[in-house]
Amino acid sequence: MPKPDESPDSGTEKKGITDSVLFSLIGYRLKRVYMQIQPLAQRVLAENDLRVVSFSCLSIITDNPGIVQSELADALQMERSNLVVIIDELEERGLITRKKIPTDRRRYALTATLRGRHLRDRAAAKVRTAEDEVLGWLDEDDRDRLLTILGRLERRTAR
Amino acid sequence: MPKPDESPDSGTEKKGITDSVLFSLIGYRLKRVYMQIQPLAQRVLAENDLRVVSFSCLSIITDNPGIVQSELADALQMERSNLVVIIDELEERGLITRKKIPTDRRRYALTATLRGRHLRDRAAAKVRTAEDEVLGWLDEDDRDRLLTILGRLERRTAR
DNA sequence: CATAATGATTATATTCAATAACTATATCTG
DNA sequence: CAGATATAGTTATTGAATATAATCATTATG
Repeated sequence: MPKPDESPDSGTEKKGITDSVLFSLIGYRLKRVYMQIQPLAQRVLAENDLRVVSFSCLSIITDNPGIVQSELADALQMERSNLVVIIDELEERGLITRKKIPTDRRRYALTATLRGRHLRDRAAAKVRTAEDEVLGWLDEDDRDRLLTILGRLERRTAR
Repeated sequence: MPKPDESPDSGTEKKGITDSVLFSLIGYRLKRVYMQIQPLAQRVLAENDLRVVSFSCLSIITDNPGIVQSELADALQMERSNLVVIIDELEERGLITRKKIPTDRRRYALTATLRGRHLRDRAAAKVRTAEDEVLGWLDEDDRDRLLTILGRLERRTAR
């Protein structure tokens, strides 16, 4: 039989640490990969004074002109209340506009400005490039498969 | 041309909200799936008064008897300082032991007790079952593929 | 031996998401 | 139509998770 030092069995390489049980749990594995990618995105977005969440907002607003805050919160699966400051800032920076809807004055129509759309496009390109640092390990097939499988998982579940 | 209401294009279904740009970013997609699975694990672990992080610790200690705290912190990619309270609690609950290493009295050898190992096994089984609520959508092939691809991504990157 | 490095700890700060309460407007129901 | 109920946005507050910095004991190094 080989020494236990050989055949790391699973992840968490380094000094022969094994975690075969954790390694078989998808949640754990997803988190690990996510935690690798997230800081990369964070870093490049910071160059444009964006955080991941504000970039996500800007991006969805860009693609959905006239969206209102609660729809946005819903799309990003976050609390309406936590959106407010983010929207405030995007508006102050002239990246989006916030207009009262005449037919329902409780709601604000959010729309990205030209500047906002351009910034979104530039930032998205940067994030894509940054992600490639990690995704570079995958061939085209694997990349597609990953996105496809994630898509299948993404469909609902108990809230 | 069809109405923009048709062809949701990508995720974030609901009311015709599109996010084609975000949708193509792996970080975003990983996070969404992770955020679906994580609460499920959290819920079942809470039944045994475990949090995700303490379960992870217990699990790795179980698989690596004698591991020391800095190695554990390294394996879980967390700060040593944040481990302390978790280890304290696991020890107080009699799930692990913490023994000074005679050859290096700065370090503690962490080992799971019998109770700890059993709890780990039961908890892991529960988490696996809980994850199946989401993974049920995948056939066996997709599941394997997902784990394989995650494995390829997991290998290092700029810290 | 003096100094630096390491492991564990403590205290502190930052960040983020969740909750509750409030205002304004809109909708529903008798 | 009046009053109750629901919705959109906001504010303030909380708690959890994570990161940072300083400290102490022990070990390694020059």
